[in-house]
Amino acid sequence: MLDLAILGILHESPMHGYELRKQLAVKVGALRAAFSYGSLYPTLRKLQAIGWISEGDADDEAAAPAGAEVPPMTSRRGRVVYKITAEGKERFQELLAQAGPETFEDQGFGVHFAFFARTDPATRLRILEGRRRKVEERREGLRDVLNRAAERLDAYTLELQRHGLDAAEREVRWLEELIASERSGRTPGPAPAGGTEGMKPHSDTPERT
Amino acid sequence: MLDLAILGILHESPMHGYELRKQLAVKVGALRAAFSYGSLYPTLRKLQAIGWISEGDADDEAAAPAGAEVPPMTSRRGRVVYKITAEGKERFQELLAQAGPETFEDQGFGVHFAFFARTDPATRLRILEGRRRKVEERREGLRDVLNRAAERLDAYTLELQRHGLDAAEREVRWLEELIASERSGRTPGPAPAGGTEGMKPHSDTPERT
DNA sequence: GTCTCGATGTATCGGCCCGATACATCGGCG
DNA sequence: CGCCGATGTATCGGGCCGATACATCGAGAC
Repeated sequence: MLDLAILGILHESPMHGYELRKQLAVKVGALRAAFSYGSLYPTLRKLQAIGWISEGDADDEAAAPAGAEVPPMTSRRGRVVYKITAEGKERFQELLAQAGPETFEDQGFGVHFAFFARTDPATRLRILEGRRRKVEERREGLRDVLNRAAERLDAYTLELQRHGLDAAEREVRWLEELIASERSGRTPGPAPAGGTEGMKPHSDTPERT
Repeated sequence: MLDLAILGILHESPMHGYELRKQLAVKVGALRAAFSYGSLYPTLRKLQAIGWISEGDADDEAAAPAGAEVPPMTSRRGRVVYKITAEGKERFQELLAQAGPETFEDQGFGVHFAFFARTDPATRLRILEGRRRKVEERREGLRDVLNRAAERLDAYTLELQRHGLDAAEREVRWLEELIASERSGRTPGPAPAGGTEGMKPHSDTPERT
């Protein structure tokens, strides 16, 4: 999962770890907590080892004229800038397209959804429907508890079930809207107030070199 | 976290692992997925090793007259029934009362809340307010992104932020209601339709031996 | 009668990810 | 000039998950 997220962020522009984590936080922060450094740095090494990302050659390095580098200080451990490789871009597309069971879990869904702008429409639909199924099952489970075992639970536990059920119902409705949107070829968003132009989605940004 | 959950479930009645997991699923299943066996069994061993729970002496064992045991079969690995010890009960109360930072995280909050019926009112209030603070911070973060960086995000990411923001706002409102309930000494539940009597919470069930 | 199948039941292993911690640099402010 | 908070890289222990293996049991198929 973190692999996918890192590739997705680096796909937009090269970056060092610290900045990467901040971008990650705004990208996927809505559905899961930001990944910690304890996962981030090891994963960066792993991705580098298998050649999906590479070190250096960021544009601020390139901008500096040779010979006039920043002062090395005493054993400077300098920022390490990572960029995605050509192979990394291929793998990213593959990972985006394949939707395993973990894709429908909270975490996995959040990450996949965050990169929907780069996902092909058929896959988007598959993921949304898989997620919906998952949440529906959860919802049914909660309904069963509330209907069949309510008398054996204390008031606080019941209240928790109710809140969970409400959240599940809302998410299903949200997913329904998104699915309807997808099917009609629209871009998601609030119903356009007056204009009919479909809020340009950052124009996809395929390359920015 | 799992320690607390196990102690809480076993506090109600002795049980073997399989049943324990199912109870766990209905108790805390509203806010987090059920704990897997990969965590459950090692944790049961750990708790047994430190003496907070013990093996055997379930009531169905006690009910069988000596000498007439169930046929041992070929090397039967039989169900192992766990029960909470006196020390375990003490530790359970301690764990319930102390509210560290992880208590306000999704997982921790869910587990603590599930046992609110056994938690003293002051602690309940502390936990609810801590959780509210946490969710408020999350909500503010999402609002900032939507206000300040919206133009740099694609439509799908924006939609994700909106959904997350909505969920956060709802949870804060939910918590507000619970806090108000606590302060007025009421038990949680839906606003009483016509009557004012406050839906008895299963009468607290302090002991059931 | 027996055979298969799904539910019950216990258990481990590899791996992902988190929280805490350590350490170093940098800019600004008193 | 010194302190402090933000930036920045990195590791370590531990919690939890998903997959897997294995064994028993009741019930329905044939």
